[in-house]
Amino acid sequence: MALDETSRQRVWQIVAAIPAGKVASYGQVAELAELPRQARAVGRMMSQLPKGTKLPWHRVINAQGRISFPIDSDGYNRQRERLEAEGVEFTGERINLKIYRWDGCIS
DNA sequence: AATTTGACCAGTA
DNA sequence: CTACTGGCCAAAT
Repeated sequence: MALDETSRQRVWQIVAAIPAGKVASYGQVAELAELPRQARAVGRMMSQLPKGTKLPWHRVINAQGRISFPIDSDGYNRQRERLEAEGVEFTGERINLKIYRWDGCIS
């Protein structure tokens, strides 16, 4: 069974709830959306988002604290710029998850 | 139709 | 730090 409509809506809702200046991993989003071990499905959804989406897709990164695009690629630069504009700092290629990881609490 | 790829991840060595 | 394993599964080859 793959992702039904309600599952996708939950994913979108989770991503939309990530506050500016914080990040969440694909796996974390999947888990919060009650889709354990479906990290890839979340990544797939991000890749399929419409161009002008209002979803803060840039706040979703991989579990290593890195952007899941090849360094210096178009997508990498776009995502990194948005994150830094929100105050997320990089140490080299990495984000310190101890500081910037979203705790996952929904207000 | 079969195989590989991909905005992934955690465990182990 | 790298390398490999198994989980995951739709989409692209």
